[in-house]
Amino acid sequence: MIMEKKRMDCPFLPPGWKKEEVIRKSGLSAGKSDVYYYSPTGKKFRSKPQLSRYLGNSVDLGCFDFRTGKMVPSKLQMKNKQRRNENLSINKAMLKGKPDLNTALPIRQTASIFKQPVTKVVNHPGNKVKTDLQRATEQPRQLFWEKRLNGLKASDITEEVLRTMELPKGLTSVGPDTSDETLLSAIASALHMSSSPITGQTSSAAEKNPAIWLNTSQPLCKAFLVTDQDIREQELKVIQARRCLEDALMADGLARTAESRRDSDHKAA
DNA sequence: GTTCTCGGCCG
DNA sequence: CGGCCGAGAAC
Repeated sequence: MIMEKKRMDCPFLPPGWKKEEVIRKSGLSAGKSDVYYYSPTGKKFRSKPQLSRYLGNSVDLGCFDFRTGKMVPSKLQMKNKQRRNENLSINKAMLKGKPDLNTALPIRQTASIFKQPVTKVVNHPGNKVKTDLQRATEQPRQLFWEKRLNGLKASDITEEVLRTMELPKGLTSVGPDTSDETLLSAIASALHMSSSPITGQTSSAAEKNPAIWLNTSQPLCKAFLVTDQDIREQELKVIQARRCLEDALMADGLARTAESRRDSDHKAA
């Protein structure tokens, strides 16, 4: 009964975080309760904004309910999700209550509010993700499995869909689904999962009857040529992206130091 | 000084 | 209403 006053582990938070609910005992607001969180270091948090400030911009607390400590997809966000996922095989699986186990891509499956960036580490000793041929090539896969990727999009922490990438001219898909979107997903996932070069379907027979002649270790894409020009353009894109990231990190760092200075001033006063 | 607790503002 | 935070009370 008096459990409420105890610091509880919170399943939706990283290990070490505690949640506490304190019932007000007296006054006009008697019976009302206040919720606090404690970081692993013991710092107390008494509101969502405070928590958000501490955790930084990398964390989306948008759908986190501070009072209950649970993830509550708000109705607005539900609508966006629903709309975006219309007609998706992934959705059918979700309706049956089964998780989508059909992709081995680095897609976060957990529902923690403390989402961390998904970083796939492949160069540690004993790594099997990229080097294990059993997994990389011999594992049976459904023909045209790439169509399952349809509709998957990169989104930022507010669930806004990021600008989709554009495919270079000269890339053409092979198989039943000829949309650029699926082609992009197929190539991206091939680059992620295969340790061998991605050439596309080199056999012209595959174009005529992919169901029979498809090279399953290659994406559903016609053979293509990568020119020096393509490579230079890509290098430029990478450099620009890195500059953007550098600027963003710098700005974030400055904002944080300013923030913490303001905090300590506040305390000192 | 720090921590606890309730009031009260504001959306 | 309820989240959030100020500020007095308590330690």
